[in-house]
Amino acid sequence: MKTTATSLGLTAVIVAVTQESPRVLVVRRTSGGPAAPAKRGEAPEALPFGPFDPERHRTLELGLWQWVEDQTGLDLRYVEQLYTFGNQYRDPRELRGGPRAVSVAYLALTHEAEVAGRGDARWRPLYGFLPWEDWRDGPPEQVEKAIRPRLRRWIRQAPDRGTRREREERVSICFGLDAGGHDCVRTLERYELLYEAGLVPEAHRDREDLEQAQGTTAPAFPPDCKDAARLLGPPLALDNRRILAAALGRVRGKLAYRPVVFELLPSEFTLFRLQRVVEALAGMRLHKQNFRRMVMTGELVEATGRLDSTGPGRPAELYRFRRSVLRERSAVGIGLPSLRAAE
Amino acid sequence: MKTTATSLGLTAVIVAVTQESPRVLVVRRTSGGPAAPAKRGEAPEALPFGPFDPERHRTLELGLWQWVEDQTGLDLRYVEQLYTFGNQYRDPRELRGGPRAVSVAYLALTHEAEVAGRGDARWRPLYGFLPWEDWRDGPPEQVEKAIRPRLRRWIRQAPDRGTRREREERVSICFGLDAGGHDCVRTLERYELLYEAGLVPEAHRDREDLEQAQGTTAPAFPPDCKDAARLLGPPLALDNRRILAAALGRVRGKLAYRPVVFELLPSEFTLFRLQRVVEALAGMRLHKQNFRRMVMTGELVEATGRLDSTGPGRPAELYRFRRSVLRERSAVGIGLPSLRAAE
DNA sequence: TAATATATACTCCCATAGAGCATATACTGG
DNA sequence: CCAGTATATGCTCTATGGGAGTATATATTA
Repeated sequence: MKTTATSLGLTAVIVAVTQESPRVLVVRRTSGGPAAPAKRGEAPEALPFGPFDPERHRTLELGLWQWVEDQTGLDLRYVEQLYTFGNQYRDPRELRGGPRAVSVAYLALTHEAEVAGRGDARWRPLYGFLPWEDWRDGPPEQVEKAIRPRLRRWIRQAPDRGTRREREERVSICFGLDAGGHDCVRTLERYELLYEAGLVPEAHRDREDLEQAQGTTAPAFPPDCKDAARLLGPPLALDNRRILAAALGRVRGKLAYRPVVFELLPSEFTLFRLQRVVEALAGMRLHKQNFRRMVMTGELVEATGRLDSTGPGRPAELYRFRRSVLRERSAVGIGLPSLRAAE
Repeated sequence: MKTTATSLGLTAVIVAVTQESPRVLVVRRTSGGPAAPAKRGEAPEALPFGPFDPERHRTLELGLWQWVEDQTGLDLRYVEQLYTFGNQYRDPRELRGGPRAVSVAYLALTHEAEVAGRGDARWRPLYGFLPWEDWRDGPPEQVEKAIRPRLRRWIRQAPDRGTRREREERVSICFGLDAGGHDCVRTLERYELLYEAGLVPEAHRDREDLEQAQGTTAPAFPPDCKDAARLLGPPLALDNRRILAAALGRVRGKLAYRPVVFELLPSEFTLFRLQRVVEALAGMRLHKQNFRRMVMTGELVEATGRLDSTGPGRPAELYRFRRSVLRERSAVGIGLPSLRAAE
């Protein structure tokens, strides 16, 4: 139970958008080795992970770049450091004498077309792991049916008045119907709330791991939390779902002031497709005419003259990203509204 | 020259604002030990640093919190993870067989009054280390006199047309006079530009360290770059000035959408003082009436009724921060304009 | 040829931010 | 006591951009 060593790794959240649906690259976790027993059926999927090797990697980012290239054959279009995770027991092997697993997580965007992963890597719909984050068709049913009622009970069950008030605040900010509507960028806050309230299966999993290793017993979550957990998507290994939530929030935030969407699109695209990709990431619908206006007046794109005639309706013009905006203006991006029913 | 191990540490950028001037806590670097020879006069100052100890620290953030408390006696008001730095040779001891020094940097804000540091810790004016970042009295003279001309030459000396164009872009974005004016948030980009162009002393220092250890010779910077370096403030140890630049950018960015300023102020303050603190961090002047309006209509503060009669002129009313805005609205902060001559 | 689905253009309205003017209230030195 | 000055505070004007709606154009499909 005593931990002395630290291991440093790199975790990659690799995102693409295909078919108007954000995808994330996951692997069947093999790094566990003999120390990771396969209990409770199948081993959960995990984000691509690799140890950091100072001998081979001049920088952390290059390290990530290299082993992602090696393992998956993907060429990443955009890479950005996300956060460094080092919580105790984030890897349960620490409970059995393993080292503290610190991991630097990176967010990477890649081309929509490039959906080939070598080995056991495969693309999964991102909202499969965070179903409460997709508001494109209005509030997801999980929010109203499974999440809100249980969070209300979680508030009621607060041990004292202070925490109760605090819980009310957090729930209101994360899943509230207040003024300003839904803030699509607070993905991490929402995930952490669900974790603490036990609405997400890994909350139970982590607690059970801890109890088993330490022989202690923590106050149990209400039984129907476990039912709810089934509605909220399969967990990823370790704290990988937390990392994914952080990554989604980062992308969404970045959309507004950096033209990162274009890293997810082919070099030529229609405005409609651009809008669909933004909506897929933002998890919300945008007003079509205003979207076009903002893209055009912001001079983010330029027309190619060619047309795209696939699909019904009037053919759409093909555009390409104007790289030069980057030096012309400092904060360029796709402003996200606070979410209204659009179209 | 072969590195095999990795060491994980925590670096703290602790910021306060006193007398309308941002301060940062630095220490005389002692952690070098016998392996760090004191060459070139005095050892440079460094940001507070501590190794990460998984035995004592449940999370990285708690670890930082604890040893900052231990070493300096400061109680931090706000702590946020900044970035994890792990570039090769960021600690020159790696050149002599030391481990790769990876450090998780944190940004911390604390109370303006609390300027006592135990041991060898002391407060320094932040803009002493980043003098080109203070635009409160218009463009700093270093920019016009020392930086711009040398950057222009750096552009001319580009080896080929492509890098030349790229350098032009970067200089224009960082120190340009273009539309939109000066973007106060791009502090890290500016620092990295100055580093690459050799305008900052540590660029020479690092290159010399590398040459000495490896016996190689890199193409030299032009001689007057070293002169310029003297104008651009004293370096900090290692890559600490880069970390400081990143931290300043983060604070400035955060100002706009989170009410972090209040962590730097006493519980009661005048609106004028609030404005001065924001200006100090943003490094630019704000329009007074509009600032008051935005603070008032945003309901960020509430009047206490009391007056502050120190100083000349009509006494100002004292206000306090309305904590409840945090749950009422999602993105609250002080909007920063793109910099115009104000007042 | 009608129905339909998409693309594109244009208008209206309002909230907000930037900039400036004017007034109120204190302290200072004569 | 009064002029001068420095601050606080209130108000106006205007440009801009975002949100929402309406209307028209051009293709495919039945």
